[in-house]
Amino acid sequence: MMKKQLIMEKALELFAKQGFEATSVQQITEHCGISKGAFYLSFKSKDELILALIDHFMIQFTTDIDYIVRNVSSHQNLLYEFYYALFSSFQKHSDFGKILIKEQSRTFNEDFILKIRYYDRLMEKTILSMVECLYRDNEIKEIKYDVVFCIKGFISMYSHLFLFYNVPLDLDLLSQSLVEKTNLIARNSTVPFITKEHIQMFEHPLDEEVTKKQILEMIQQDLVEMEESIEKESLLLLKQELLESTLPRAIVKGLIENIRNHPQAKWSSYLLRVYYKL
Amino acid sequence: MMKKQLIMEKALELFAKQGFEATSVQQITEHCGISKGAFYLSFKSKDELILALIDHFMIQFTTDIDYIVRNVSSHQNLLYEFYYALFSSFQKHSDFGKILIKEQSRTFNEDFILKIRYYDRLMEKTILSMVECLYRDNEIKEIKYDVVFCIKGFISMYSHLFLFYNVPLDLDLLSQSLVEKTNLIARNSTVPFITKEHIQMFEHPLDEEVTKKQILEMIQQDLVEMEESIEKESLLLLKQELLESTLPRAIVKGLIENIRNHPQAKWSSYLLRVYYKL
DNA sequence: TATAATACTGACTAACCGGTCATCTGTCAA
DNA sequence: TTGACAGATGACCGGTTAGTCAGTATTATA
Repeated sequence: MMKKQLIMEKALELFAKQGFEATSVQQITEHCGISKGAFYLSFKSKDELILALIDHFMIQFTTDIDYIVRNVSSHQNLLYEFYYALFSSFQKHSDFGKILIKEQSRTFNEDFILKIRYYDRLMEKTILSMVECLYRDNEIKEIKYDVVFCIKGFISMYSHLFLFYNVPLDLDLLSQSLVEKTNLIARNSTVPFITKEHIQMFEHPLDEEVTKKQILEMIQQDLVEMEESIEKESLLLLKQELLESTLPRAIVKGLIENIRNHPQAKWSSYLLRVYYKL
Repeated sequence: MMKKQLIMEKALELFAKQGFEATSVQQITEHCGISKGAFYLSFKSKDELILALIDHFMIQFTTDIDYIVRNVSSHQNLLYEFYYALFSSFQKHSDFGKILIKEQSRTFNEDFILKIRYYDRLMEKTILSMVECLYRDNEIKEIKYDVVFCIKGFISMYSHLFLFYNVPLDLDLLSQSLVEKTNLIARNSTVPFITKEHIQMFEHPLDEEVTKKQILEMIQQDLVEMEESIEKESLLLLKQELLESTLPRAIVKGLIENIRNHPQAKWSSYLLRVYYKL
């Protein structure tokens, strides 16, 4: 069992330096001073190793931050402690942080990307609940999702800074600075961009097959709410097209384009575009 | 020459879908309907292809945004137009955007990471000059670098959003929303974090000055590839001007303007504008 | 039409990959 | 001293990779 830990530590160093794919099992075992066979006594495959690494560190991150958010002494300090804890964690496990940023969005390994998405969503939820607890309901209602996004943007930008340039950073000042920025945006923004609709879209896994039935239901729902208009007519035609395919692709594309920005039909438009792969 | 473009287009699609390393030359050539040998007639190696892709698109990005910032009608609209142009560009070249985010920070290929850093710095400079032009000196002096970082954070976060979820986005609203957020931070922040010293640290490894020699080389290269046209004539005159300065500034500016949107000469145009500080 | 130049092909090479497995080694209890 | 056995080894396997090159097809030139 000691071996397992040794391998994880050494592999982490190499992955942070070279990336996951670019690091071979051979390299890892050499770096550990063990044989190739010994590696496969601890892990069934290379993929299992990376998944174990993600779990090990992300559980640490997520639970640490979640604990801070839930058990903070006063709302006064909550935001500050959140930023401070997060960046401390990043600094402590900077190798893992690097991997996380580097391999953010590999598409070819399903389990891998799913796991990262899963933890990302967890973190988003934690941030959201923090935001909801920090600000008064009526002042934050419309823009809370934007605030969450901005917080994530700050984190990503400033993490980059000390993950990739080995500069000594004053975490206290950094956290203070970000607390001020976050408060400014949360308390004074009036133009929301990210809506609940958007969030719903992200939560529907991207690769999940969109079925014809789902779309038809959604369209039916929209049609009821819509007033007579070009958009409604377009949507009706698209419904027809779903039931019995007759129109050329160009026309389908045009019809979808017609309803692209219609408030009610936005989601239908999105589903249709995924369905027709346009 | 046509082959080169075909390969670049098709490779871009595959890279965006699977990532750079996960895409083999074989796959690219099959996707193009050409043989493997033909690939190596256009590019010396797979690495050369990816470097060419980066140059091609980053030049487009950088010059487009730089033009907006320099030639906007009023300060009132500058920030809005900046965001709008940037996201439009991202949307138009979403495949390339995906690659850029995915392979952000591969460390094992030196040239690759250097190139991306170089363009990143260029963009940072453009943003900085925009920030300096937007806000009054005394109100922005201390926190301008933080503002630049926040702008970059916003861009990275919200780009992510529409690069990886095929959601219909209202770029107008998005830009408005980000303009407000940027203004809030720029006008009200009091706790700076990033100092000039930080920036110097990051800049250290990069060579800054655009030398006359560099530009001449670039122009020479462009001239070979260009067909007889007003643009080529303009470029020839500009080359002459570089060797022995005789023309008035107004004419130089006009000549540069002539080649601003020429596909081959775009980069030369940009370098010349920096060189002549126009 | 004949010849030269150029564009293109795809079988081939050498290297490397993740993963396997017959073999070996060191440490026990008997 | 023996034998059993978990732990470790590294040569080896099938597969894939980037890159090459001898030879073929196409085009331009005379």
